[in-house]
Amino acid sequence: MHSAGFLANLMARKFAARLQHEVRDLGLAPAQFMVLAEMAERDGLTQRQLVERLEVEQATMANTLARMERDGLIRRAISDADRRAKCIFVTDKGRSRLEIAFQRAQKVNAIATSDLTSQETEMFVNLMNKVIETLKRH
Amino acid sequence: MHSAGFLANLMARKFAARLQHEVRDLGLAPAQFMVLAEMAERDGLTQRQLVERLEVEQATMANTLARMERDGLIRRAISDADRRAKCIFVTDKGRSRLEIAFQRAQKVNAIATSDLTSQETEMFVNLMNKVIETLKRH
DNA sequence: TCCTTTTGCATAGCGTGCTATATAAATAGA
DNA sequence: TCTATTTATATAGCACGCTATGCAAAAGGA
Repeated sequence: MHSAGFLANLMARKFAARLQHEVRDLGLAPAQFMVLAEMAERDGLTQRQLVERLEVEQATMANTLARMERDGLIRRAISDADRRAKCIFVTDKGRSRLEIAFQRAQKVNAIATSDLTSQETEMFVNLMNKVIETLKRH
Repeated sequence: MHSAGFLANLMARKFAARLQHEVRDLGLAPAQFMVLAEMAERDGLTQRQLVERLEVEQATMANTLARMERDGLIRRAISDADRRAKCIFVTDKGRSRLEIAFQRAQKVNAIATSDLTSQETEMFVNLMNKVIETLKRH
């Protein structure tokens, strides 16, 4: 059968495909949704802070934010405290998409684990966290 | 905390990063390794067969194979039975890389699950398979 | 103060994934 | 047989992940 690494890759693609299908009509791509969702908790973060929270490389985030700004989902303003840094703000358009997208993302997660018991789902999340931590350390 | 979908994505990236780090000196990218590993079991498959076995879209496979041919890892020959189809063969260069890469990939999987008991690892794989199947059905 | 290092972001270049579309060969149906 | 459909591959165009690099601002040290 397939290795854990193969399955991890396939599963992530299936999750992404499903999420993309759900938020497609909102004009949102998966990574864009993640950024919006993160900023729902706290607006005005810098790119650096988003990089730390979403655990992607700085260049990846810069490109994603550039696409989001192009699409009018966010705006960027040079920080008063540090003229290198840019604070990211969700636009009204971004906010209007976010709430619907958030519900649909929850639906995707619910669907994905719908054949698991609640104990299995908890175990599933715990095991993924454990594997992620282990891979980070090596 | 993070959702299952977020964790699935992060975990897959950590697996890929680790694999890439391991096979980098062999001039192999992760997807290229997957193709070689599949053909280790059976050489001369068509692109279509590889698409089914590795569960990626046809266009994705076509591009990956084009890069592998460019890098001299495989060669493609028009099938005798069907002049539309192209049979894929591993070159000597590809085969020489494969064996080492295979061991290193096993190492990555071993590292990733090194903080799990054997029961947990089995559970982990089973849960991923279950979630994948569920997502495929919806 | 001046110089070095660090930090925040942008850009270039690439691999891998996707959808949509094109093209040619094989197959099926009339 | 002749046409219509299906099948195998290729290509265009995009999102998103990465590494490597460059640049400007901030911070630190002499």
